[in-house]
Amino acid sequence: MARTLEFDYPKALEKATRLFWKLGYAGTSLRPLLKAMGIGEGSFYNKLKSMDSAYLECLKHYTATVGQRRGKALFSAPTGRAGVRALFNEILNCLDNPRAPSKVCLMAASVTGEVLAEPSLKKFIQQEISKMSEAMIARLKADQQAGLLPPDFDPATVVPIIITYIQGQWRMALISYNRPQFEKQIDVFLTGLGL
Amino acid sequence: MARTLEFDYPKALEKATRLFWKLGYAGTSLRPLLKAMGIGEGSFYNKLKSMDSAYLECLKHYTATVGQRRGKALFSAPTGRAGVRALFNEILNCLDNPRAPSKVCLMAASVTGEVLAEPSLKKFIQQEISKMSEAMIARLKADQQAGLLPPDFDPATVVPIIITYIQGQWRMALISYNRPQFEKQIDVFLTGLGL
DNA sequence: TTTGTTTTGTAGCACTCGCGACAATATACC
DNA sequence: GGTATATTGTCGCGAGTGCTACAAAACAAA
Repeated sequence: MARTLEFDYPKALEKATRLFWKLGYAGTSLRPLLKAMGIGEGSFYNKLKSMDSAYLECLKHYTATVGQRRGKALFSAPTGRAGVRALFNEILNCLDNPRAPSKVCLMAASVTGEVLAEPSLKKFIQQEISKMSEAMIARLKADQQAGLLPPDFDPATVVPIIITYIQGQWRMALISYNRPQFEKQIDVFLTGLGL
Repeated sequence: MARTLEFDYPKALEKATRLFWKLGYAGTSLRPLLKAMGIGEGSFYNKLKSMDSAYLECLKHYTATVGQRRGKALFSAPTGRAGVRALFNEILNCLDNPRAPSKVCLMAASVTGEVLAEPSLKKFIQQEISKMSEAMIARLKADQQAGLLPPDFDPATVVPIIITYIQGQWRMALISYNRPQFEKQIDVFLTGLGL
């Protein structure tokens, strides 16, 4: 049919993701992005139609890797209770990882007016948060059915609180981060919620 | 000595603040900012040395108005418990205010890699959060001394949790906001913490 | 009125922005 | 090998970026 792709697309996408992660949506401009990906304008606009769609692809790549790992932490634990705590532990590991392009989760960093102004990006982010939320609710409801959580425990209310707290955590870590302090606060927070 | 200022500086700063609030730190460029303030480059660089320092002045103006109002809510309530809940109510009022340039608090919106990269801005934001934090801790400790809170209640741990949750709330509101839901979650959250 | 100081508008600098046009190039199918 | 199709690098567009130089203008003190 035609000519084959000359560059390694997955590797280039990985590079792009890390640059977006480091510099942010508005802070990343085309030229440095191309340099990081190791390609030219021609190749870029051929495969990825625009900067916005490139960012979307990077978000997808991110959730398929980092996000998936967090989901595993939530589900591989013996109980939902333990799963939630494992999820927080996974987040703290990210915050401690010196090789990460930025302290903030790329998805959490995307919860901004600028990013959410783009409909396609907003839709994806909403979907991802819903997915995460529903997974957690399901896990906790199962615990409740098994008698591991009291009948008056309301996963549909508690889970959004947890998600909200996590969003705040990513931001607070930018200002000052200290693992033991965070661990203490997480413990008090979750215990207060009955987890 | 010399020529007097021709434009209304406080009014221009207010206009600038509202534009930064609406478009964000990185999203606000010089030309539209000048237009909003109703002045030219000459006047701008005469009074405000740079974009960064202009943003800092706007942050100061913001905390001196909106921030002050939230502090009042915290302190004018009969107890610290009630003060915290009044503070959350003030936040919800902001989220409901259709005249606000943006849903997100300008200070919360500034907790970003780009903004925090500027040392002067980072310092100011850290100071403001510390101020807020310490005020809340003092208020709750007073409650505790008065026997309104149990002896094992630890304000120094609980307050950062609240601040973290508030940060998350501003972000979550960007994705989807519904006051009754938020109120329910705040209640469960605070009750869990013993407030 | 003169003098010295500060504010103001204008013009433009050197640079970057995202994006598209286009020809050269390389590949798969016939 | 020929041909159709897709990929690639180069060049540059038009608009915008923050910022500064500079002269004209306005004011306070002498």
